[in-house]
Amino acid sequence: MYQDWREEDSEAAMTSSSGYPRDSFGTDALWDTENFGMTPTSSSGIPQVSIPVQYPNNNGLLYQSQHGPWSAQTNNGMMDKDNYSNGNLENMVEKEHYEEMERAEPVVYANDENTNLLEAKSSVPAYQSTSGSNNFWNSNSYKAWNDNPTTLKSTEPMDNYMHLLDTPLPNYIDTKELCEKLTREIHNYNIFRQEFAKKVLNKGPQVLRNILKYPKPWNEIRYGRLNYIRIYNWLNLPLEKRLGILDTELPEKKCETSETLKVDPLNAPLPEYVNLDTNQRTERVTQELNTNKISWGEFAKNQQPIQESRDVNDEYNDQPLQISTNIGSSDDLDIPDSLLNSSYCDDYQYENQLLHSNTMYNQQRNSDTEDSNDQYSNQPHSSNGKPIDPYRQRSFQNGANFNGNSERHQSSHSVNFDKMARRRQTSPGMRSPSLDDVTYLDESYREISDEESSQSTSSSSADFKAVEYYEELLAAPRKIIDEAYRKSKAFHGTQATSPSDSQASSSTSDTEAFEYYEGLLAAPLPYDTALDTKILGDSILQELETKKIPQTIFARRVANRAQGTVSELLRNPKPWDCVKSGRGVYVRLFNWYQLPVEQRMEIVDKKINWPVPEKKKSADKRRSATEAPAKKKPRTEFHPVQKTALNIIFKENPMPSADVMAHIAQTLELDIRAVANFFQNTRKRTNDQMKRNRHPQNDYEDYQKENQQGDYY
DNA sequence: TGGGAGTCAATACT
DNA sequence: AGTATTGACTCCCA
Repeated sequence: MYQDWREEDSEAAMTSSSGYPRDSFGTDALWDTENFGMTPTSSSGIPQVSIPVQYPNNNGLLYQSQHGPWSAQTNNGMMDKDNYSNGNLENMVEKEHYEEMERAEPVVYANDENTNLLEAKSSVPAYQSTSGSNNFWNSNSYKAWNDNPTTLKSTEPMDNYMHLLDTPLPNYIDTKELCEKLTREIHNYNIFRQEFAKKVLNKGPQVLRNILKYPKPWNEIRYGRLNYIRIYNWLNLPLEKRLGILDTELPEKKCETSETLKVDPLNAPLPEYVNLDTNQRTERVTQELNTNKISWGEFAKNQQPIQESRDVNDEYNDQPLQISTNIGSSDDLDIPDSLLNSSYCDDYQYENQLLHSNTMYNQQRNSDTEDSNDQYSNQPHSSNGKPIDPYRQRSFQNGANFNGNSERHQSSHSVNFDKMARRRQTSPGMRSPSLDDVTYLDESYREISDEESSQSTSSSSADFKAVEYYEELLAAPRKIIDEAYRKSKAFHGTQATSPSDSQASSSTSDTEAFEYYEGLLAAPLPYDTALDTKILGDSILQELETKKIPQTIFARRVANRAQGTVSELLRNPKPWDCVKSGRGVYVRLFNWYQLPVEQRMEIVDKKINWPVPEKKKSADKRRSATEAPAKKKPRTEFHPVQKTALNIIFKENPMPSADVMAHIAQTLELDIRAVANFFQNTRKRTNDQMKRNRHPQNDYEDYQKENQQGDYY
């Protein structure tokens, strides 16, 4: 039965037999072509589907905003608006699309001659997928597709820049700027706010939310500056430190009660990661207070951690004497540019982007289901204390073929599989431990470590060290950060060796090799890099097919996802910029794909029994070990009649109220949960489909399909 | 508290 | 036996 329930898309919609628009443009034929080559043939005049170009460094896949494909585009004159709108694609969709793009703010293109970010206005759609063979590489798709692209800007180069400065904490912080920047970072890196609030501010999520939403003018803050200082310090840390902080796993509490523990503010426990037992810390605090002219009283108040709680009152605890700024009125204030204004280092920033910027984005740190393996490495540092480009740090141990003409420096060791501190699901009702808890924490942490396992390279004390160290960074005034940073080299230096550093993968034990590969797969992407998920998916699909790699194995080992998930992911990838916390999988896929074949194959070798990558779930499972496992409702099988009815209803009203759903359920004799699930799933899948369809690439596919079916195969 | 995002995983399909 | 589909779930955020 065919139910065309989505007229909007129907001009090209092809609904599957089940009535769902699996692929509205029916592009599979095109994309799955066998000749959907691995080799870029750019010279032929025939428009063709581009294939990842085999660049020396990465197997040709998908690093945008650097060099390459875009230049071809630009040089060929294919990137300008006229060509775009008057060229091959002249249908309304395109135009509409283009206009959309135009409305969008600056898009940064890889080889835009214009080195000024701000001026790099969109003169082309983000996905240059119209014609020519080397297209499909995204420029900065993220920016282009984001609703508010202007706000998205690389900040890491600046951070490094800042880091090089021996700048004391300014006497003034433009809190608004600061918060805007943080908001961007949170967005860019998919940072889980609650985690940030907890680990950086040691506050609840509402506090952070309020700070970000209603930043108080610095001069009007009497109590609560510390929050801003911590944010400031965090933002100015080198990226790996920033991520390290967020990645640091706070000891799991034993008290699991969901009821919030009331903590006497006067006896507020310290954050887990604070160890006041060090003189050092006291010194730093003193320095900080002096530097910032913060009285001990103020400091003391602000140092009182707020218990984890969603209680909105938190913010008031936090800043008891806030001067009544009208909420949101900070706009009116004449706030001078602060040091944090990123514009002052645009050049530097841009340059760095071109050089493969230093930053990596934060992939998938939130989705708790899976990615305990998507780790961030603690990058070793060069001897001058300057952070080494994490990207450059990525090693391709066996990838001799990558080293030869690589522009990147590739260190002999690289991804440091820092087993430390994998974030665990924090439990509700968490509280901060007091000093008295230290022992207990230590124990519980050890427990965790043990369970966590086998290859753990760090001891609990190392974790505490890290935690303490990070705390110092966060609470420290700028001018001592460098010192701490330098000091940290020792700390991280000791952990910076990867198991298979010296030898290639094969001679190590399986576990070591596994860790090694896991590190490679989980390695983050350089900052500001967008993946063309469609190409990636197609390339991998083809790879699996030609190499006869079962999807199931691939899914488990490479993607660390279930087979069905990966199938869907590969077959119907979401445009990179539409992916929220799910980028990690794509990055894993990409990381795998760019490995040398031998390594690629080894990872999916059926004969090798790799340990199954750890699942974050374990934390949950452990926690709820005693509780009865929630049983899953058995799949409902909708009768075709029910399904049709639901689809029709959905078309009319995709978001029925609970009442309506109840009515529907009753009428169709379905479980209300099933009805709710249906709407939820259908909404989601419809939206996903629309996102994919919005992808200019699809327009191109469409175009190709219409105009030259099979011509170029 | 409801909705979106990301998944799992049962099971339909090839 | 491997892959695609899709109902159910979990986690987050607003």
